[in-house]
Amino acid sequence: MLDNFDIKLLGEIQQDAQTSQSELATRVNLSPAAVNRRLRKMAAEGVIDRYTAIVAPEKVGYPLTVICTIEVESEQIDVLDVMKRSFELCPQIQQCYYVAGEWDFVLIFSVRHMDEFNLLTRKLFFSNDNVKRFKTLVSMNRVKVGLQVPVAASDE
Amino acid sequence: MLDNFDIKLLGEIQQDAQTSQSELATRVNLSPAAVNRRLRKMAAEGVIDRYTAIVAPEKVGYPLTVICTIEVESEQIDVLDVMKRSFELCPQIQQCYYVAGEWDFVLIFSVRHMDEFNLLTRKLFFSNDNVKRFKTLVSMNRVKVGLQVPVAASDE
DNA sequence: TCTGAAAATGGACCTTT
DNA sequence: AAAGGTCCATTTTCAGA
Repeated sequence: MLDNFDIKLLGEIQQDAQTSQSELATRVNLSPAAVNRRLRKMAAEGVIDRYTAIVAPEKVGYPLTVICTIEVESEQIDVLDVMKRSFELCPQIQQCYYVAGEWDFVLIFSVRHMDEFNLLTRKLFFSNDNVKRFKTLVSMNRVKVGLQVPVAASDE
Repeated sequence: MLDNFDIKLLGEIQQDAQTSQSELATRVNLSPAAVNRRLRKMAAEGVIDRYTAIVAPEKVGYPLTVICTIEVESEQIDVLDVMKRSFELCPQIQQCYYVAGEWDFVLIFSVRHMDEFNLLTRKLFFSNDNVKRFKTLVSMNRVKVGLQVPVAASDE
């Protein structure tokens, strides 16, 4: 189980994964070795999924973020699995959620321009019989972006 | 400007930010010092926004991902800015996009349970006159999650 | 590109609860 | 046992020649 030390560590490394273990140690009041052990353990257990660099899309030629909602025809497991796979494999799809509500999927795309998005639309949606309808929202402003889980120490 | 070496480096560190610079060097065919310089430069320029650890929400008591779309009453700049600010400050909101299309905002929440979400809903939406309507989609499956920009070397 | 100093990581080992 | 601390070897980073 996770204690407050772990929770604090997770908070820190979600904000900045480059903080050194000795710096983390002073911040959470542990020895560097203990920090090392805890990080290592959480990584092994999958609590820490992975470490990553967040790239500014507009600085590398991908200024467009597009969000799609999709409704499917059939919710048969094997048909859905094929769809999910095709979304997973598409590098321009950053995120894919299978949801309950008015829609079945929510997708977030990172693309160079609208033409690229339209092309993907053709490949992924129009040529797929199981897509009943979809809607497109174009992001004008990425107000907040991240995957931070709001873990917080229970006391302090 | 970014050349193919930079592009490859970005690809690598988006996948695993812990890859050592010497390992990166062999992968992209550069000296470790050159890799160091390039990473440092891209971080300074903001091409690399930051380094982060991705935490598995379900392993730390945040198993619920909820997606909301919002339509506002007024799109007056100052009113919008206040809304954006309130979303930015809410730790359970991982992502917020200001969009064009049928809706004005798309929000992605990471919460402990539905009660927590309902509470936020009251605070953020019901007590805000500028929220005309909103819709909720509950994620049953986070099929793909990340913020990877699909940078790819132009040849090879 | 190479070399080397400073820093960070992570294991060994002992101590505490 | 389980977890913390100290010490030390190895690896990594990163600046200067």
